[in-house]
Amino acid sequence: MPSSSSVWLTPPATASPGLSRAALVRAAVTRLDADGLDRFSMRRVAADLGVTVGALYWYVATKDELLELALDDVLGEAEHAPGARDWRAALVGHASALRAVLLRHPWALPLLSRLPNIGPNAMRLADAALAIAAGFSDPPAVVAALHDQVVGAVVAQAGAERGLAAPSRTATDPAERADRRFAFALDCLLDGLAARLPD
Amino acid sequence: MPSSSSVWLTPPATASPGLSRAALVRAAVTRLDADGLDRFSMRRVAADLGVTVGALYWYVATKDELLELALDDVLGEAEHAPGARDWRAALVGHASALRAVLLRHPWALPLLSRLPNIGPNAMRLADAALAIAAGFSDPPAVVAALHDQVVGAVVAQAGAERGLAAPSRTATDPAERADRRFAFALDCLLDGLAARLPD
DNA sequence: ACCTGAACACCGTTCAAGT
DNA sequence: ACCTGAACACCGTTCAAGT
Repeated sequence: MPSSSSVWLTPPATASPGLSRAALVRAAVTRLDADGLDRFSMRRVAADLGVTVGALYWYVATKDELLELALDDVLGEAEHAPGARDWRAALVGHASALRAVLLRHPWALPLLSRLPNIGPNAMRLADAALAIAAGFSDPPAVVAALHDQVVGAVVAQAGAERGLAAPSRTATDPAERADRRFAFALDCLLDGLAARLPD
Repeated sequence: MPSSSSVWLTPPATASPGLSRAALVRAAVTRLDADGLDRFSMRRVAADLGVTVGALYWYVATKDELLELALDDVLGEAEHAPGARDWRAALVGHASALRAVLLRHPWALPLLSRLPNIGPNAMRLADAALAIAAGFSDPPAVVAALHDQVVGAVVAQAGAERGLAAPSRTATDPAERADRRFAFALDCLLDGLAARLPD
């Protein structure tokens, strides 16, 4: 407890009326952002909430379920593209938003290949992308191609950051190089897609 | 012990002269293939080798180090493209070989974003791809774009297999659909790359 | 309805001690 | 040089019991 003058000036240490599923997910995301996936534990997030481990299992059946909720939660941060521009600019905006979220929450990346990822925010993102790609003959395939490019690029960037930059003889910032490469790959892919537009 | 008639008819329970780093890595890959990354533990692989957990730490400093070795080990399964064909066919062959390895060892996927992946086999694969892309103005960017497409596609396929197939109203086999989508995305990307070839 | 306390069956890692 | 045995500090999950 810090040395404040009044109780009313400091919020209670734990969420007032008790716990809630939303508060649990929020606390999990905070811990994951701070410590990463490897150090994340039910006991730690319980301690953050001023509560016993067992209490968490009232709101969540398993650790994986909590991780699934956390994953979908951060996916909600990707704002939908305004949609007023042409399909190509809209797809770039969509891909960039998703990439930004995954770069901001690196722990979400390994979860994508281990957990379902069919939460409401994931669904809304997919639907928004499908609407943009509606002009193509196979919109899901277009969205998948775009999505895969984003995920692959972020995986590579996250992995490269561990490898002590490998043999990087170039003096450029790794993040900047990753940005350039992502833009390049996206441009190539979109060119190929554009050539397949009907009409 | 099964009821065999003679010692000479059954190989010794543990690798004859003791352990070795290569044998440890081989046992780890076998366990990972059988149980997946979540259930993999040092104690389990030690039991498989007929040895105490502590013994493993003579050959490996940490669990992550063993996983790194296992990752590079399976990357060695991707045979190099023969190289006689044109660059486009060679790149497709390279991407397909990498995809096959990752589909065969799904546990390797989450490791790509959490571990360095700068082992000898990873290096050889990268060099082979760079040689194929030598005609482009920025070969590393071309290889990265291709690599990202592969990784992203496999992540999506692995994740989709957990999601109980999601709302798949199509009657097609998921694996077959994944193959088609991968071929489509790869084709689009390669078209875009071809348009950027110098000369 | 919600939370505690304590237990169960595991973990990764270390390290004296043996051979 | 290589391995055992035992310990340490953790895990996820369950569940009686309390309120």
